[in-house]
Amino acid sequence: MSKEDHLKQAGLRTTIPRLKILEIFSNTEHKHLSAEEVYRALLEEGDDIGLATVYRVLTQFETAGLLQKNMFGDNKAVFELDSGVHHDHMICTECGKVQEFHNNDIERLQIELSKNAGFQLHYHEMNLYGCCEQCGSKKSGSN
Amino acid sequence: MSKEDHLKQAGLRTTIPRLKILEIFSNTEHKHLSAEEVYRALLEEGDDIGLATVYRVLTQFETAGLLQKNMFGDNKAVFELDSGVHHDHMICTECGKVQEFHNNDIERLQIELSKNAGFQLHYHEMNLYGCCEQCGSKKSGSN
DNA sequence: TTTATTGCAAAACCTTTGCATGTAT
DNA sequence: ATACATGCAAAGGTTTTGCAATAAA
Repeated sequence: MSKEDHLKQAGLRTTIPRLKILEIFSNTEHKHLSAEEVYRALLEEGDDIGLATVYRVLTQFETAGLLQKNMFGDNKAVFELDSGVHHDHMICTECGKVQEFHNNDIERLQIELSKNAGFQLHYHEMNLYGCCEQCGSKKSGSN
Repeated sequence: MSKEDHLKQAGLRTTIPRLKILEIFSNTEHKHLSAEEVYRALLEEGDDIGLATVYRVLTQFETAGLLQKNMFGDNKAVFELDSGVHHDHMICTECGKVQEFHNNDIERLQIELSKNAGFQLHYHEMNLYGCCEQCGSKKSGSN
């Protein structure tokens, strides 16, 4: 589906800011971007789009299911393209890198635990914080 | 250990605000409190303690290991007494109730997955969002 | 032409900080 | 007496909102 179709389907008009923002998420090597980062990426491309618009578009995209919002404890939201496939995150506290992972056994246990607690599970977030492979080897190398 | 001893051990002087805040966490039925909620609880008891002090004390207590800080996606931190025993949370998105849980199989899988990814796991947060037993039965009852 | 979208500035919200005053040791 | 804590008000960072101007349908 084209970016335009994505927007139409979400009931959103095709506008420059929306197309550009969608493009940024499609092209960036960092899949997880904060509003500020999206804003700066737009500026770097010479696009004159207000920060308020970025926030509005990100929220609309999240509502439309185009983006997924995550809080990684740094008090600011980061967004990523919503692939439709659920996954969780490993966040490197040294370099900020985010890796995705998925594990069926954990998911199954979460459902089971919820059921046992009389809890209707709608969704979850699981964030593992630590040191990624690159940062880990850097540190042990320098010791 | 007495509350005073807790403070002394943390290198913190024994002051009214600190004792009162510790007391609130010990006595409340809601274990998970935001700064604002602590502040209001103090006001209700007639204690005239500034919000800035509440924030400072909460941060100091967290650093000292007396309190544990959690972000439940609502963009504001909630604190609970740090029992020293790790647990995760189920959060009711209807009434806000927070239940704690712990599962060794999940913890083990998290460690295993991290190892396989070359990731040095330091800590994690796992939050299950949904509908607690009470709210769930209320809803099905009214349909 | 009608309705949605944008930009800007202002405000909202949670949290932190500077500084003078007050308090524990 | 000294070093630490507090209160207040101001400022910080992220996010939202009011409103007039603009652009998509």
